[in-house]
Amino acid sequence: MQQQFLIYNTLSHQKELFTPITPGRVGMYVCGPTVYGDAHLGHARPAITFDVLYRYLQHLGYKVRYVRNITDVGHLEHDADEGEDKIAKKARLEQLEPMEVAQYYTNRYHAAMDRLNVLRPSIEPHASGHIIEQIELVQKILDAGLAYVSNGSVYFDIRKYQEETHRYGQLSGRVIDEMLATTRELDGQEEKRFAGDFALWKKASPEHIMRWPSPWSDGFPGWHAECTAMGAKYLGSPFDIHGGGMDLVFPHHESEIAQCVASTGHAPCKYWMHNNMITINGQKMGKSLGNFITLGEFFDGSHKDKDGKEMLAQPYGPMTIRFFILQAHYRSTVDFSNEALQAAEKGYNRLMQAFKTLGSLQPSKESSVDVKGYRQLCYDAMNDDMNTPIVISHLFDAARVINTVNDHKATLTQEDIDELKSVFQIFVFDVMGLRDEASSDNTALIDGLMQMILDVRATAKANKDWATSDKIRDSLSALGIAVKDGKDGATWELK
RNA sequence: GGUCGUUUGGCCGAGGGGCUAGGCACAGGUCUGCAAAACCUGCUACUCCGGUUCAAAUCCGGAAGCGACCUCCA
Repeated sequence: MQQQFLIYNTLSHQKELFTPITPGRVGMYVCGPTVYGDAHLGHARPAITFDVLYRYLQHLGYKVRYVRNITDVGHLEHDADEGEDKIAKKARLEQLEPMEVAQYYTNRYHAAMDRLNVLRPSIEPHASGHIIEQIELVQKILDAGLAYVSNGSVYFDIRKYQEETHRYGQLSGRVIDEMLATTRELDGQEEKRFAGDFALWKKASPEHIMRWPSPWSDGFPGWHAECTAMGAKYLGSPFDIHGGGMDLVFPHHESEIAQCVASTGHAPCKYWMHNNMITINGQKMGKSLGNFITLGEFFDGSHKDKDGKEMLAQPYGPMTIRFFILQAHYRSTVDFSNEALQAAEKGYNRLMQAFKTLGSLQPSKESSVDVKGYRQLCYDAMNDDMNTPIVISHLFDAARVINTVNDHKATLTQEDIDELKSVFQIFVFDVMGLRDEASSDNTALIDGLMQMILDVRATAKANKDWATSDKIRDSLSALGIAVKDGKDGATWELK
């Protein structure tokens, strides 16, 4: 089935029909984590958003190469006076090798993403492993006359670039003249010809641990170089989709465009996609603001904020987090609250339970409800710029039908039951990447045991031995198993 | 201060000129030994002020609140 997939392009400020540069193949690049701390809820947003994009493109039949970088050099600590490399600073504090710190947090990032059922990208390049490519990029920009060397550092010449291309600010809507008026005083500004110029290569100060030789100085690459260099290396130039958080639009992505145009003459990619932020009490959740809750804390419910106040009313499973994020459109902000998470948890369980019920539905000769429309409704929602909240709303509608049939108040043929199974499989599991958190390796054994226990209870109930039947139910409840009596006997589920 | 965006029911959140999204919560009902689940019903909202229109939550203008970004935070 050919789908007309519309995606919102930040560059054009409108939804555009997605057509790959090379038929049948898609190259996508997403800005990955800086590995100097544990992933928090904010990191889950782009990971899940672009995981769904990756899954959906593959579902549509594209062969996708998904590149997501690991930033392990070059980004300066915000509050570090000396402009010390983030990784290096953390390493000194903990007496570890910089690469050891990077590896440690990379491993933990992977573990958290695995739990969220985020697929690993096709290629996950490290900035530190692509210094040569970044030096080559800088050299090309110098050769084009759009950068200059100053005291061992190399800066991008914004004003010259603008004269020649008139393209600076096309992504973010930034106007150079306005930037002048709003520029703050910063260290190192005297090396620049223009305050808006950004570093392509930075000379390392003596105490700076992470450094590499270059034609200009011992130093490290500028903050935007890695994505330009690695994107082009692994996806070609231009490639299809570049994604990341909205907070990266300026200066990071604007600078990437400038670097690419300066070095190749054309834009790096066709579509720019940006996910919105997760807020907490209405404010962006971020490392620098100190108001973040790590994913690990969500999973075990152990967070305390800086005042020692407990922010989490309970632990939230990875699938609850995933469902919570998917229940909002990726370009909207989504506000964290216990109420919202709890609502997501219940909704997620309802959907999972409906799918299980679907597997035990008794088929009829005729269907009394029409379920043929759900598939296309879900496709339509996905095709409209990945509108997962709408997909979910259709799945809830289908869940109601399933439950109604289960209550013998409606009927479905085997064909229609299979159709619903297929729709759930595609959209719930394959595309949105949810999975049944309750299922385990011992499923068969537990099912057997539970069947036996429920049989005993059914016998007790038949004998009106309520003491025994209630004892069984209460004991199971204490173990976290809910017994649900229905017309056709009891079923159970993990609470 | 500048740029951009946003403001939807008790809560979360879609939609985006006429066709009451969905989830959660709450209340009533059906079923049930009781409870839970499920199903049915109710709660029917779009920040404010103008304007356009037969018709505005939806378009236009203005105001206010909130947020992101404004060069070394990704």
